[in-house]
Amino acid sequence: MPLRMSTLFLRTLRDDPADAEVASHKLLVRAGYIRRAAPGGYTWLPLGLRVKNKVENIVREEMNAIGGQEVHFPALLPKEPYEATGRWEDYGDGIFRLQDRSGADFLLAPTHEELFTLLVKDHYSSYKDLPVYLYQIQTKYRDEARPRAGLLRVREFIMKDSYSFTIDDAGLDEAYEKHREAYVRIFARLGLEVVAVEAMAGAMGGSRSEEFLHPSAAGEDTFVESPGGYRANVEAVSTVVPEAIDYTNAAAPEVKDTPESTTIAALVDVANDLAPKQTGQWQAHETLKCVVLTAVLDGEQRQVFVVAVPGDRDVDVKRLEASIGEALGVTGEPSVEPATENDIAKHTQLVPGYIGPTAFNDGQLQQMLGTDSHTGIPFFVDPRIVPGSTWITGANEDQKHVFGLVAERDFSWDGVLEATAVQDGDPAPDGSGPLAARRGMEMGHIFQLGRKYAEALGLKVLDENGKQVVVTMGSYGIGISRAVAALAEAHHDEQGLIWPINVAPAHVHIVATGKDDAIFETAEEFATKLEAAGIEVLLDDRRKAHAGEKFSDAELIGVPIHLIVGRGLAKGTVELKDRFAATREDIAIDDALEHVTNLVHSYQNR
RNA sequence: CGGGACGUAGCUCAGCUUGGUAGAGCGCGCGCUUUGGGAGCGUGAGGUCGCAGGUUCAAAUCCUGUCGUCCCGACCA
Repeated sequence: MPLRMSTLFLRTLRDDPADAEVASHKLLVRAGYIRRAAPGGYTWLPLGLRVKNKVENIVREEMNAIGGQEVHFPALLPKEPYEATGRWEDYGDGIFRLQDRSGADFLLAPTHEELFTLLVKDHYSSYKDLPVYLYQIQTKYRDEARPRAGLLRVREFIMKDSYSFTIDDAGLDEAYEKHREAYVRIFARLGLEVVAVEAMAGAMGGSRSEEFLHPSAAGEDTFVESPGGYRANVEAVSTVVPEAIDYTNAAAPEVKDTPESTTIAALVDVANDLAPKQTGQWQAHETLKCVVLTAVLDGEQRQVFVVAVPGDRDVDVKRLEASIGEALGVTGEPSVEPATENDIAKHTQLVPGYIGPTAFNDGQLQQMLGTDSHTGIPFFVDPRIVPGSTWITGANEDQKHVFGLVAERDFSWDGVLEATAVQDGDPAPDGSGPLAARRGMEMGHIFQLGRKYAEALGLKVLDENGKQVVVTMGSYGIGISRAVAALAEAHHDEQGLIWPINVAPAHVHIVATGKDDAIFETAEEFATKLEAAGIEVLLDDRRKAHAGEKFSDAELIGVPIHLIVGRGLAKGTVELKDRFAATREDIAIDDALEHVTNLVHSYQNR
C-alpha cells in the first residue's frame, strides 16, 4: 500500500522553527519528520520513523553479516554493575540516576558494556564458546549539559552498540577489523561520507580506537589530516617533537623591561618595540607561556602546578587530565582547572603576568619552578620545549621578562606533558607535510577495550589447558539518530531534503495535480504497479491542495524521485523529476513504469 | 557551569519603552470561486501571554525568583 498524503500524519511548516539553527534541524522539523517533545528529546513522526528504521535495518544487516547476534537490554538498570567498573562515579553528571520506591539506585544506561559483559559471564565459561559478537539497537540516555542542533546532540538517542568477546588479542584484532569493514559498508550503503580517524579512548578505557567522522562544518569534533593520508582526532594527535638544539654558543639570558605585557600579544608588541630582534620580528611562538593550573582530586585536594607552552598555543586542559595524575604521582584521576586567585595567592613568589621558570637573584640565575626549586611548585613543559630551544619568558619580576633563556642550560623541568592541542599547519606524525584541520560529526566509534571490563566484572573462561583466562573485549557504536541528522545535513538543497534512496521514506513520490478524475486514477494505477514491483510510493492524492503546494511539499519531504501526473496526461505524458540530478523530463505514459523502476534500481545499486 | 539573546494561538511573529478586558500572517473548520509553483473572497474556532511570587484599583507590559529554548565558551560516546 502506498503512503497517502491525504491521510499521512503530517503537517509541513512554511517557516523555519525559531529554535533551529542547523539545516538538518530546520528541515527535519519543517518536513514533518521529528518534533521536539522534551529538552533534548524528539518524537519520531511517521516519515522520520521510516527513515530511522531504514538506517537501523542497514546497520542490522551488516552486523548480522559479520556474525553479530542481536539482543536487547533494558535501558533502566541498577547501579551495581556500573559501580563495579567505577563508571557510576566516573560518569559524574553525565547520566540520569533515579531511585525506585524502596530507595534503590538506578540509572538510565548511557551505554551497556557492563551488561553485555555480565550476560556473557552468565552463559559462557569456555574458550570453545568464543569468539562471540553481540549487539543491540537501543535508546541511550545522557544528561547532556547542552543538547543542540536537533537530533545531533540530544539526551535520549538511538545507538547500535556491539561488543566482541574473544579469547585473546588476536581475536580482538580480527573482531575489530571485521567491525571496521562493516562500518565502511554501512556508511557507504547509507550514502553518508565518513572518514576513519584515530581517536582517544576517553571514558571507555582501552587501547586502540577509531572514530568515523562525517566531515561537516556543523560537526562538533575537529580532526586533522596529512597529505599522506594520516587522519586523527585533534585529541589523539601526538606532538611531533623537534630535534634538540646545540646551545654551546648561545648568548646569555638577559632581563629586559617589558611594561604592561601580561599577555602574549602585548609581550610580542612590547618586545618588538623595546628590544627589537636583529633580524625580523619577535613572534608569539618564540615566547614561553607559563600557565598556572590546579589539579583537583576528589573535588577537594588542590595541587597547584605550572605548565610551559609556546606562546602561540593554548593549554588543552583535557589533554593534561589524561596524564597529570601520573605526572604528579597521585592516585586517582584529578581534574584540571585554571588556578584561582586563591591558589596563586598561596605562592607569593609568583608574579602573575610575569611568571617564568627562572629569576635573577643578585645577578645569579635561579630556578623558580619545579619540585626541586625553592617554590616547590611542580613544573612541566610541552614536548616542543626541547633542550637548546630559546625563549622569551617571565622573569618573575613585575614588568620584566627574560630574553634568550635556553631550555636545559638555564632551566629544568619535572616532566614533559602533552599540554596543547594540535593546530592547523603543524607537522604530521607521518612526516608527509602539514596537518590540515577539519570539522566532523562523530557517527561511529570502535574501541579495543581489552580486559578492563572483563576484569572488573570477573568475566573469565577456561582455556584449552583448563586455566582461567580473562576475556578480551571490543566495543563498537553507531549513532542511529545522529546518522539521520547527518544524512539530512549532507543531502539537501534550498527546496528541501534529498534522501539517498536507501534511507528515503519512500522511493518515488507520485504527485497528482489537476482536478480530472482521470489524473487521480492514473496516479493510483502507477502507485499500485510500482508497489507491486517492490518500489515504495508516497502518493499525493489530495484533491484540494494546489499544485504549487504539492510541489513544495514534495521538495521539502525529499523523496528523491518524483513522478508528476497532471496536465501532460492529455497528450499522454507524465513528468519524471530526479532530485539528485536536478533534472525533469516528460516521458510517455507507457514508458513511465519502466523508466521509474530503472531509475530507482540504478540509485539502489550505486 | 560562565557570558549573551529569547519565551504571547499549531507555526512565524507584533504588542511591553509610557500598565487599562489579546493581535497579525500562515495553518485549521464551513461556504463559494480557483486548480502546474504554498490562490481569492466571506465566515468561524483556537491563547490561564512559560511557571510562581510581588508591586498596583488594574500586569503580556514593572520587580524578584524559577523553568525552558537558542547562540558562544567549558564539558561530553
